[in-house]
Amino acid sequence: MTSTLSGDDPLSDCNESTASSAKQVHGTDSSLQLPMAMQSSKGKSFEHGEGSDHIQAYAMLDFENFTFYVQTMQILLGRLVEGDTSTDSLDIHLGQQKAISRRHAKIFYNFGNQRFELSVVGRNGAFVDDIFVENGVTLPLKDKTRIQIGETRFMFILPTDETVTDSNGKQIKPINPSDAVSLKTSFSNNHATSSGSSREGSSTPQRPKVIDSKSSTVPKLGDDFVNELRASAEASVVKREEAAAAAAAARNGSQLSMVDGVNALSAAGRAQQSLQSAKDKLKKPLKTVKKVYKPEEIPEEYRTKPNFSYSTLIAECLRQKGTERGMSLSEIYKGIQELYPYYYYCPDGWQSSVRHNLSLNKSFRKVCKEGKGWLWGLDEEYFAEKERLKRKQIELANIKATQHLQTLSQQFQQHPTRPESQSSSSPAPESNSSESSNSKLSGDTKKALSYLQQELIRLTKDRKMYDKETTTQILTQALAMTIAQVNQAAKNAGIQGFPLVTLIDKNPAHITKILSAALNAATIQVTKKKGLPPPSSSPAPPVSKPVEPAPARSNIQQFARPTPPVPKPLATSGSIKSISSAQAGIASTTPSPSSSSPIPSIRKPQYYGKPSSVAPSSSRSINKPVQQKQSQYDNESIQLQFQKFSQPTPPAAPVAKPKSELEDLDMKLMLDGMDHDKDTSKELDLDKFLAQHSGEVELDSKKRTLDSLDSTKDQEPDPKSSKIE
DNA sequence: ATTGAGCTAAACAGGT
DNA sequence: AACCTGTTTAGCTCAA
Repeated sequence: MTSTLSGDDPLSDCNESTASSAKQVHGTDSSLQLPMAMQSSKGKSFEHGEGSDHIQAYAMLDFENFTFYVQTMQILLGRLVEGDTSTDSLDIHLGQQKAISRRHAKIFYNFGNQRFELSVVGRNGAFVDDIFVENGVTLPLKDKTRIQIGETRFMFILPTDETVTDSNGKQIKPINPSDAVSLKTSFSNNHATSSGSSREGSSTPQRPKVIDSKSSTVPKLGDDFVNELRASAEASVVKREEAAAAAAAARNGSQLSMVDGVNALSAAGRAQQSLQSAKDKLKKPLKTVKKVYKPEEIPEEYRTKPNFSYSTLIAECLRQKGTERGMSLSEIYKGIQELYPYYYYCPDGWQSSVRHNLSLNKSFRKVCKEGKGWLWGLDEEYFAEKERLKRKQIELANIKATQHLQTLSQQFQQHPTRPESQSSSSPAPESNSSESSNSKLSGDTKKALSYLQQELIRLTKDRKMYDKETTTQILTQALAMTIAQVNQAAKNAGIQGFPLVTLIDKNPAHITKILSAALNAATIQVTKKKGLPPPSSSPAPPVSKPVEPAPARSNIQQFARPTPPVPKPLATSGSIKSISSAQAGIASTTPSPSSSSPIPSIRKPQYYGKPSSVAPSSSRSINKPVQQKQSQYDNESIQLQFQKFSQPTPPAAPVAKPKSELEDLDMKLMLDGMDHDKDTSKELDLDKFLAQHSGEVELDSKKRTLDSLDSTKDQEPDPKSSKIE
């Protein structure tokens, strides 16, 4: 353990080894002398680039008489037994002592923990820093960890400097295992130089580090490879290593025979194949490889893709970060990442969309040329016009939805007791009795329903937008629930007539509360049913202040204005490293798919086009709200809802029936929804109100409605709120 | 079924 | 040569 990387060693000419083949290292054995093959093969396969004079290594094992450069993600240590093919894959032959198992220990890089680990598999265990470790134990390796297996002692060393000079004066390049891709690539790349892959070398492997997309540029092997590597580092790396080494071996032709015989790289055919495969891979264009974040590495609030179109993102960026002179493309990238940290953590690809958008969208104009690119600016007028049109479209859709709802409601009101067996799709049958009663009802009912619908639209206005179908469902259900609730309460109180009309007349504020609660419940129900993300933790605006923006909006706004972004994201290409280590882990295993999973997982951080990718493979429109086609909430079901909720209740129905006794799940849910709104549940004493029948109108609900409509009608002045699409 | 918007990916050219 | 930037095209999904 006396020799160090730069120490003098009489065997300096042959004191280098790599993971390419098993090396005998035991200092006390007669096998101490390193085989010629090893000397000859020294660095052959691992000097990258013609004329390169240094070796790349992740870490080093400092044996007493030589240094072993760890250049693969996994090395196997044990006792080499002649004729035992299971020991062929040994990287380091620790000696002939029987105390050493044929496969005794494994040193590997754990991508999950971002550290090297030692796994003891030998029966007799090992000593790590003089502490006995029994077999089956895996433990982390730190810099200068002392390991003893049998009589063989060595030290695990992590490189600390950009380059280390060994005893030969050779430069040894430390490599971060997270850059394994680059290393693997260089193995199989005839033309690759070490500079590309070791640019990141200043970080030690155990220091969690974010790979700067700029500085970590490496030749691309394809996402599948990256992911494979990260998903199962050991297995795949070993495989690739083999292929790469085989390629190198094949390349070296005559030198093949010089490779240590214990190495498993002998099959010429396999080597040829690997070479071909390596060559094939080289044909792919070079591409930046960015660190892949696992969901748990991403702050929760940045896991979901902001619900803005790219044009909105860019426009917002230009507004907030832009100057008179405009913004360069890279500044726009950076700005978006700062404003919407999701884009700091998500895989690359969005930049392409940004460029595409800048080019195509007429809202963005080139201000002036700078360097090789343009400075981009925002044509506010054009953009505002586009936004206005979009909003109009959405409003139109909502209006249509409510009109649809109105139609259904009217249908129901005309035929409230239609048997279930009758299909709603068929024309509404003529009512066979009490036509006068129906027509009498319809006047008041129409007004009541119309009022309810208006209120619903008002309450919905500030909420998260869903597609037309979902909105219709929510509104329908909320309406049904409201009617049911009022009817139920009225029945419980023994009130005759049409309580809805009475209530609206006497206390519209209460109606608003009920509607709001019902809207909460319905939203939860429908979104849950459809597998859509819930609007937010508290979907409804406070009923007492109906004009306030809905929480859903503030939820969205967190993306518009992270205050401040928790990790100061990407100030410069190099500043990524400023991310706390807790957040800057390296992606190793395949993150769980999240595109279809509920919030707060990453919605759809895609790995473009590669099915085996780390990220969920789901499709497109990731900037849109999650909207899915689900079962139709058709006329029939709507009418059934109305029927269900409006069925005359038995006269003897218990007054103030406890919620828990309610059998109707929907109603339960609605009441639960009410409970979500503490104000509502506290203040809502409908039964009492109806029983007293004399509640005074405290608030002019209609006036409030108008006020709120005025104040929310066109919120153009506030760019943030106008963003919600 | 059609259409348009938006997203994603890729090819390509030109510049640094 | 490698990378960045900008343009264009194509294919896809989704909603209207």
